[in-house]
Amino acid sequence: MDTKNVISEFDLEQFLPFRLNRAAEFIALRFAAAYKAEYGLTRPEWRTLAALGSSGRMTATEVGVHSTMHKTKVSRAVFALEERRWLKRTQDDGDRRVEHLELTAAGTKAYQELTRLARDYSAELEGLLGMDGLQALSSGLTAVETAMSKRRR
Amino acid sequence: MDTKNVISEFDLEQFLPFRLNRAAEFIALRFAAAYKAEYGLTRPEWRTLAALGSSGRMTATEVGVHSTMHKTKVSRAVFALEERRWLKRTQDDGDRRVEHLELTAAGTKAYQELTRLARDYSAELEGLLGMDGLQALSSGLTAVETAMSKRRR
DNA sequence: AATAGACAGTTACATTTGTAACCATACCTG
DNA sequence: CAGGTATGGTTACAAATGTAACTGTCTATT
Repeated sequence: MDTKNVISEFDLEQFLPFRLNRAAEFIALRFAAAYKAEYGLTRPEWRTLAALGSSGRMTATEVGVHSTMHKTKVSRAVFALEERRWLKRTQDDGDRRVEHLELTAAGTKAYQELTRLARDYSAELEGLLGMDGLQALSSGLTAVETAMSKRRR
Repeated sequence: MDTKNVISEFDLEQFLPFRLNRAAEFIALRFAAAYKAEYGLTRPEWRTLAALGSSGRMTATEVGVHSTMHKTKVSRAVFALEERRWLKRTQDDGDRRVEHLELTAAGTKAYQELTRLARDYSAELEGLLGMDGLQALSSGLTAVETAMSKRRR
């Protein structure tokens, strides 16, 4: 009997934060590889694009809230997308601190192609995890999301 | 009816990679805050400590496999832990490329305190997610892990 | 035993990220 | 309307990370 390790009975392999992290890396990385390779986008850029694509016109702060990114990340992503001409800013009339962000035609096109990729990947995931696994994961994540919205960071 | 956004029907909010990532960040960050604040550990360091603490003597490569970290991360973490005198290396007799890593008494002590924190946090998570949520999440993660072991990265 | 490849671990460099300080503007309160 | 404080967004700097090249050692093949 292994007396040495019996004492602590802790297994990283079963520790939820670790498992969650590892899974997220695996799942996200496979998708990231696609938009990185084909479009040279970073994750913050993709998220910003997705946020604007699905919700239309938003401010940088709103993008940050919607996609849970720090404002510096958003700021940098906006610059990058602007440089690509996928996004344009317009000043708010009332409040001159605020700028509204919107996808250009090119940006919208890219967004649509990328959402197609995203949907393909979702389908692939269903195959990979099985309907049950997917279902379980999704409701587990819902539980986390509920907890998150209570304990606001 | 909103004609503008009906076209694409994609919602970041429902996209699994996004949800997983966000959940992982939330869950992991809360724990990371503890070991970072109290011990000044980085995540690679904590993982290395955990790997060595639970499995005893290992090589750097083994630590990497066990905790899914790139060897450079492991290398740097090992340096940091060594500097703290929480870990010592010994050369392998047969193969001089290999070094065996082991926690010192101080390292073991730290490991035990940290696993106590980890267990506390696990308990807290159960409260936060509820038994059902935790169960669902865990089995969803198992599905991901199974998929990972098939599609080796 | 000589050469080529594989492997353990480190290092160097570029990129990404987090933190905090920073502008500019807006709001609120006396 | 003067002061302080909050807010939107950017920037500067430090720390963390990924990639690739590198060193040293081992193994296999000839």
